[in-house]
Amino acid sequence: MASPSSSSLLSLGSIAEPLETSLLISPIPHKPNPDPDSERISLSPATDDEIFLAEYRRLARIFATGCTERFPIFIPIGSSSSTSAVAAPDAHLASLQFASCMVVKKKKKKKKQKKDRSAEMVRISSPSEQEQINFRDIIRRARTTFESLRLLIIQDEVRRESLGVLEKRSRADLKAAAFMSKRGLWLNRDKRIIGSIPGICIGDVYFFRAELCVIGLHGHLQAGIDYVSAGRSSSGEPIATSIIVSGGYEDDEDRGDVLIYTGHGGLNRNQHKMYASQKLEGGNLALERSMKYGIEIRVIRGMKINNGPNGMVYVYDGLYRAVNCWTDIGKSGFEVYKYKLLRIEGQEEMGSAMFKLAASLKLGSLSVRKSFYFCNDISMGRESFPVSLYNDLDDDKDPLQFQYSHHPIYPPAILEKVHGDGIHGCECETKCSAECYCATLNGGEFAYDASGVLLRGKPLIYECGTACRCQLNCPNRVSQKGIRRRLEVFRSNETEWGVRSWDFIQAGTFICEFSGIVLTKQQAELLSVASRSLVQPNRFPRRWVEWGDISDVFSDYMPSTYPYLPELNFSLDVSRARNVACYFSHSCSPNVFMQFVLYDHYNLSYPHLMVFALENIPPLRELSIDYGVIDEWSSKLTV
DNA sequence: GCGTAATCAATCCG
DNA sequence: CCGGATTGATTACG
Repeated sequence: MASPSSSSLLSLGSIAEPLETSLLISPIPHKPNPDPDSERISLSPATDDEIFLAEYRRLARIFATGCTERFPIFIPIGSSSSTSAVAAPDAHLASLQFASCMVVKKKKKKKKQKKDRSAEMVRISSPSEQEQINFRDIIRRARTTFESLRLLIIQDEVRRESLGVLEKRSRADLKAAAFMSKRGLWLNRDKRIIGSIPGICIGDVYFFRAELCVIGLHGHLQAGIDYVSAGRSSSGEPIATSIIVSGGYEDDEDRGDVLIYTGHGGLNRNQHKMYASQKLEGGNLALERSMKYGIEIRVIRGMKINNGPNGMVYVYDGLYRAVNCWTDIGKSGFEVYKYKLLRIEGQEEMGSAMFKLAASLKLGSLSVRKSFYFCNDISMGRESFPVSLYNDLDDDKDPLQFQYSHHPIYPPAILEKVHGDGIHGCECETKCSAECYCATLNGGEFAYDASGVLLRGKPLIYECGTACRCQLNCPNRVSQKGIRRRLEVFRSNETEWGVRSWDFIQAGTFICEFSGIVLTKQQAELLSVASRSLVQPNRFPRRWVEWGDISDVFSDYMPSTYPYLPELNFSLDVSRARNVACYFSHSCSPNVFMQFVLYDHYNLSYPHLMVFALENIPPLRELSIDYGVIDEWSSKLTV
């Protein structure tokens, strides 16, 4: 957020004019305002805007204060002088701080701070591009807070479990959501938004129902139909706003654009069976009313996947309208309510469809698309997963014209430095953990969780490496193992070339390394390499601060030290040797970020340039990174 | 306003 | 890897 935050904040004032929240439709008057004027199509825009923008500004303030002076503590480790190593803290310290922190806050926040959900309905008229980016940054911040909090809660419980002081794990997803709720960090609660929610794109992916609640996409932890309750809507009619389609009821028929959705009720939760007939009440009535008024309904599909924290993802598939409603005798013999929903035309391709498309790509069953694959693996087997080349626009095969190098090419002298000043590897015979020497190098906490997800971004990450005794399966060896997702370079009208994946990429996972020929500043000048062909590590904004940041919830939660990183003066020449990474597009609202890593040498001035996912990235969505500059890369500039 | 039923979860255990 | 059981939190509603 480093760079966009400043610009987005500056432009905040200007947002007031174009942003319109208008009252939905006349048959649903505005409850707290029961005067006859409420039959008007739109409320006084100023009041509406004010309330809405107040919430927006409140979040933006958190956003701004959150990213300024929070990372001042760089304790140099083994830099120039004789100060031998890291100020090795007690490895428990960080997590203990976290634990105590949680207890303290819990006690303090006895009284509930949370407000009830509003019953006032609004539509957000299409925001400008810049506003979309601002909204997306807010959504992303809530999502990373949620996910980071969840990962930390799990880490903390794993630790306490290993100490034998924890008998049962809690629901980290619910806990994370509760922490955020207490701080008033749930989004879009002051108004009930009808239709699409600013900052949320079709195809966005979530892991937990609690996450959907946090961002305001769907407000129930279990219920499939979210609606404005009858009691709070002035017309006395409930209005449905969003539904989850995940196969909970056996009578659903999901054909994508056309959806037959079953109402709720009569289902035994534990068995997968109906025990009673459904009635026209609650969400069922709400869906019927939404149909009557032609109100659009957000559809989120739950899909089973084989990676990720649980076996399920929730994909936002866009807006639908109910066109028919009837009762039917369901498979179990009980009466059920059924709703026919049609997807509204002119929206982007459904996220769930992209999952299916990507799955068939992996099976190699798409003959139409096949002819556009110029190459199945531009790395020629050098990467651990093939990188294909796709072009359905022209004949350009530029990525095949270069030497593919999956690792940066270092001058030998750099690699020789396998020991830093006072830094050496760990001696772990079995599994490295939070008590390990390498964890202390990372500021007293382990860098990754058990599945290799980065827990918190840092100036520099020390993975176990050549100087360590542990084996290659050590959980602190992640990015050094190379690509683990199926990537493709593709031709794009907007960005010349781009990179996307056939796989779903969970936020915090490693994607790939930037390779090229490592040059010092002087060497680059001497060789007069075009600046466009130079990847400059020191220009990447410090977006790693965003990943693992829970300062919104625990402002005092900090690791005891941060690894020291000197100013980086080298660059990567990608004009002769390169890999997939140099085809990433630039974005100031990116979905991947740069994280520097050391593992094979301890030359702090030449870390590896590792790319991690900043969001959950659905298959075939373009990956974008913030290069921090727009001059040389302006032609690659997307949003 | 409070208690309670309802809810297309998530996790653990056998 | 399932199915069952258990735990769980928010909301709507009486």
